[in-house]
Amino acid sequence: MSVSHFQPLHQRLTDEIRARITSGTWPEGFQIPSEAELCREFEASRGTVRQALSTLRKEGLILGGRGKQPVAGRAALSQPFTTFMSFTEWAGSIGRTPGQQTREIAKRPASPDVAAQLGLEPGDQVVEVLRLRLLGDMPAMVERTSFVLDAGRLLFDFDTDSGSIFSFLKSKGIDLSRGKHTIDAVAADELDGELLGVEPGSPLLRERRVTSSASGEPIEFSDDRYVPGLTNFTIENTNEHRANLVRVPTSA
Amino acid sequence: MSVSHFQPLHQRLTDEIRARITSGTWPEGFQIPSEAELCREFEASRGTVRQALSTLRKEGLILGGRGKQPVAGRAALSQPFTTFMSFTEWAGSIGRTPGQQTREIAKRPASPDVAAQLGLEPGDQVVEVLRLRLLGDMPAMVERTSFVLDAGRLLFDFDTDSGSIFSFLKSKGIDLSRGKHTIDAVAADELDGELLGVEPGSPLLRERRVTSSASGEPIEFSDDRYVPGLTNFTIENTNEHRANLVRVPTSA
DNA sequence: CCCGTTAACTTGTTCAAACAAGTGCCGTTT
DNA sequence: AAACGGCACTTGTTTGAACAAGTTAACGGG
Repeated sequence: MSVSHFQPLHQRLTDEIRARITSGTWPEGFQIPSEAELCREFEASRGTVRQALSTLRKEGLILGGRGKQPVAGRAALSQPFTTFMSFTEWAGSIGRTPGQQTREIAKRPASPDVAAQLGLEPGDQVVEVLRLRLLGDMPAMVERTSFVLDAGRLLFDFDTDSGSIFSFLKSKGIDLSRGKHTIDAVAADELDGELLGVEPGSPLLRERRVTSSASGEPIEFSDDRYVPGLTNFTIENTNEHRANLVRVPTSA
Repeated sequence: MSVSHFQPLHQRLTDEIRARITSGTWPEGFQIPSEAELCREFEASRGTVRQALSTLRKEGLILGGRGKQPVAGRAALSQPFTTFMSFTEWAGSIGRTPGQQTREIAKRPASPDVAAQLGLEPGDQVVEVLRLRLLGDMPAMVERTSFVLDAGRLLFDFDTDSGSIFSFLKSKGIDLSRGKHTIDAVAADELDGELLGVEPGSPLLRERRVTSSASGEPIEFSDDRYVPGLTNFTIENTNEHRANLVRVPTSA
């Protein structure tokens, strides 16, 4: 274990133990050394070791209980914030070449739906972008995105065919910190059909996303429609670690 | 704060502070009392208070940092394990009357797909149930569920029109502890169309679920197809608290 | 051989002290 | 008026002690 002077010891222990579990050095079900042994190995006090173990217990990586030595668990599936929020970054992470074709970028009055999602009045000006997103040469998703004016106006100086709007806005200091995602299914409309090469009426997996600043001001609303055969969303839950995904009733 | 002798103090503090935040007594953005003040109020040592605060920080309910008093955050959306896993319980939780009409319950050889999901050989016997699920009188979902034989055979002594299979199996001691959920969109087939009252080919929101024991043995595989206008799935993520939902590429 | 008891070991809880790093406010100086 | 410095307060880290609750293995007796 290399010596680092920039991280507190409890964090370094957490990282090291997590690495041993996720790398398979301590595979799921493996009996982990006792606290006393970890204190000796890492030359740390028991309080510090327990702090690291507590963090890892909350992640599900450590199982066990009073009187029994800890056992390695399994990490929950997850993706980094930016990987989940940015199609470009996600495509890169799966070894695919992301592509985009901008069909339109416009400043216009917000529709009632868009206004509601962005906390604006209907008719307030927004910037809207319509893009086809590709994996390699394959059409994967149609993206209709609306931005509040302060952020959206920056896009007129950006080549929206060059890559990630998310990354560009972050690089311009726009605070994109929180996302709320709603997943459902819709029928492809004429435009979807044309862009994705599917029959109008056929099923698309839709993700609607509101991206906000850390303090909760909405900045972006996007309606992304995926070709279902290319993509799905996966989550795990357990008795001990509930999923943060909720099934939400909507009006019929 | 009532005195309870059955919970450790740090847990009681965690629960009390969480309740104050989620109830709105300490609304989002509210400056929470300092650790010293909390120690005085709860008559606890600083270590105990910090343990509670650490748990709540990991839940996103407490924000702030060194030198600054803590500030109330927001709880991530979540549902209890059983509410998410059981349509019956979920319907109840939203104040709707759950209903079910069993169309078939059969013991039969597993198809290759079902076998793969349940860790069986194709042709191994499974018990399969086909049900229409309703909210009130409204068709909401078609559920095709396959069980390994040990669990599934119990269902021949259960009235599958009376309610939750999940609850029944748990009451019989079947260990249903872990779920893995995959969400995508499919076109309604003839049977879906007939049961749900939609056109074949129209979009349905599909959730496929593998339910396993705590040690990971698959017990149930279900293919649930929701009428999209009635239901969606919602999740939130932030820079600090990533979503456990992952966007997964599938073969074209 | 089986069962009960005990001891050694384990994790879980609570408290306290000491030090470090950071914030914010107030007073003084420019 | 603005900037700087100092101080009181804040949170973050680490150590250690003491006690409680639980597990497991070994030993002795029936």
